[in-house]
Amino acid sequence: MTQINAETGARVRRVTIVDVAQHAGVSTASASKVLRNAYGVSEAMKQRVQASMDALGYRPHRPARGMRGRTFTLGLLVSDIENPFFSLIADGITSVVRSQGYELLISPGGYDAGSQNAVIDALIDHQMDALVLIGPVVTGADLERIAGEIPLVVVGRHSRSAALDSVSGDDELGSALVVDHLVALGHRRIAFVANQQDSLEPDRPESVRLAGFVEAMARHGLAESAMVVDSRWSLTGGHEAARVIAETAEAVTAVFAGADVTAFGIMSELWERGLRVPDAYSLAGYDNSRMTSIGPIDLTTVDQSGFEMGETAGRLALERIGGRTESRHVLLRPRLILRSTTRSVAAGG
Amino acid sequence: MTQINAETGARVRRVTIVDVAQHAGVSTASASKVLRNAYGVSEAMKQRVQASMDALGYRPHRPARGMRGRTFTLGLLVSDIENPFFSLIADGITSVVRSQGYELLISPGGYDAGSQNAVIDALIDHQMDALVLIGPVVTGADLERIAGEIPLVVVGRHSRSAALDSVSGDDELGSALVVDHLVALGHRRIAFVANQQDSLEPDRPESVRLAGFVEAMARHGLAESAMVVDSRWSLTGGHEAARVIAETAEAVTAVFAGADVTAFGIMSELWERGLRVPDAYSLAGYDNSRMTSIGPIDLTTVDQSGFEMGETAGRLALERIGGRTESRHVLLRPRLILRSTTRSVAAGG
DNA sequence: TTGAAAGCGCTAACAC
DNA sequence: GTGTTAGCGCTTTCAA
Repeated sequence: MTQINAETGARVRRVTIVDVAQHAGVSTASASKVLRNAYGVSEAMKQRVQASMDALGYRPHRPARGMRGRTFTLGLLVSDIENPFFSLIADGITSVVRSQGYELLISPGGYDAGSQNAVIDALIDHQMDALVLIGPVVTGADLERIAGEIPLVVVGRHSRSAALDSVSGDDELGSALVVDHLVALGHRRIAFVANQQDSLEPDRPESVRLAGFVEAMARHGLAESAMVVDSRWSLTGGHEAARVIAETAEAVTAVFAGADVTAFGIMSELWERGLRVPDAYSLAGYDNSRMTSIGPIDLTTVDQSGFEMGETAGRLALERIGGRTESRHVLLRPRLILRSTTRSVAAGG
Repeated sequence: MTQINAETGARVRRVTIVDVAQHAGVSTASASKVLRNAYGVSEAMKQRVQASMDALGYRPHRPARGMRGRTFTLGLLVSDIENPFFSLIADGITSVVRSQGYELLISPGGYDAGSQNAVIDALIDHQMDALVLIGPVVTGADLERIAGEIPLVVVGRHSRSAALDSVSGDDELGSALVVDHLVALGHRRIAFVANQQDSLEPDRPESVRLAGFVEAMARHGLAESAMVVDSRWSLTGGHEAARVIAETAEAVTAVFAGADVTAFGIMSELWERGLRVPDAYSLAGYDNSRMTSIGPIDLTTVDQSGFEMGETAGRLALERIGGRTESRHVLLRPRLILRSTTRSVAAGG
């Protein structure tokens, strides 16, 4: 693509490192060393080259850098860019890597393993220096393969792989916080809305939250009155779950939705039936996404501190790029956010 | 970065076009022609090379392609990845460009011109084949400069520049749809929540929606009873606007929030004051974002068909890459979505 | 400490 | 129709 200047009709040629070197009267090798802050350049040389770079408005060409060294770019896989939680993570990553000259490029990979794998490959083909994957649905074997090709940090999977790093919330604890809260309010018959998966990777948050729910209920001696509704963590999944729950013979008094978006679907379905939360039953979500706090919603939920997760993921990625090969697996502590959708069973919900 | 295979300890070397050529027993030039689907290759050659590519699992190295030709990658600037409207646009773009072998990389540029310009430069440095900018806040002069460096499509600014393409909703019409609807319901004193900007670029949707509101009110002979509240299009901006409106001597009966997120903030502020929509006043948003449809919200709003905008933007970008130099400026028709937050003034809201 | 030169993976002239 | 080769902008040995 040779771009033409709209006004003058002249071609706009990029300023290259050769231009900088000529302007400064040094070799390109020296200019490169200054650019990379490499070892073995005199202070005087550094000053001169830096001055030329500024004067010419030099900006290194990333693909060219990537052909030999680094692109100074991290790739981020998300399923869908509209998830506010992902946005927090992205901001967290950016906040720690930007100061090191790194930037972040994001690619939406959809919700199935096939398309996610394709997008991951594309990110690798772009010569990213490292990859951060948020809640990937690909298999553990896929992750191992990817980690063999590029430094890899996975967010939201409770991995124990030796080949990659992971950072996630303690979803088991998160579920326990919700159950403990509901039980303290007097609830006994509690439903959990599970996210049905095609491939059941045990380290996915869906699996861990479900396990945490089951275990917490058992701990309270409530294994018998625990109900698991298989659905999807989506708006429509929430609607469906609410319909299933409505048809249950023994009515539950509280529902733990597993994810905020599912809770929104449930609220919406109840609303259409003329029912209200927490009058119909108490309701809790998971994620503390932005809309949970607005008045008409005001949903009890679990906060995962996405920004901090992002910071951690960014730091881990930089360490990997820097040469670390032993794996790190970080678990962050979730917090229960109490709002008005959960209340004492005595109050009738 | 030389990656080490975790299991074997062997280096994983990429399959290059040289490997493909050797495997197929042809020159790299021929392999390249097959890859690019270029003119002047026999069917037999094509078959052989393609077979070798499949056999070796060849994936072209994008930076290397970009050094001579195209990277087959589009860059997308968004302010923040969590806006569901942006997600729709991204999906629309992807749907039209993927079939041409293109993919999309997204970068969040924040809300001020400085950081957006920096991110745009970074995207250019990555040798993207074209750029799509969603609602950029940079100046018109900046856009001209960028268009001189790379094929450019701007979404959401009513540009008339000869150097770039644009696609946006007809925001003037959108505002008119809302005002007509409210007036038909009997409302006279109507407030518009404006998004205060640092730099007042007249082609920004904020400006056009405001102008559309003012004009539509005048058309109905209601210039005197139109109220404009200066705030921000954000959750907190909505809260502030609601407080300002509450303190107004002559009470309005309807509020047009300018953006859904602002309407959410208003609903939330009212909720905290024990007031409900549309009892306090009728309320309309703009964007038809996902949460508008859920029961407890059910907000009257304006749909901008983001997916179609994305498709259009993708098509325009591909045409630019293909060589078109005359500019195209596309305006899409918005639709009013009637829900329960607006009702007849006679009904008391 | 500095510079010359090779080469990363690919494309595009140009020759055959 | 096919192959040879120079070169994109940068980094990295290796000499000087």
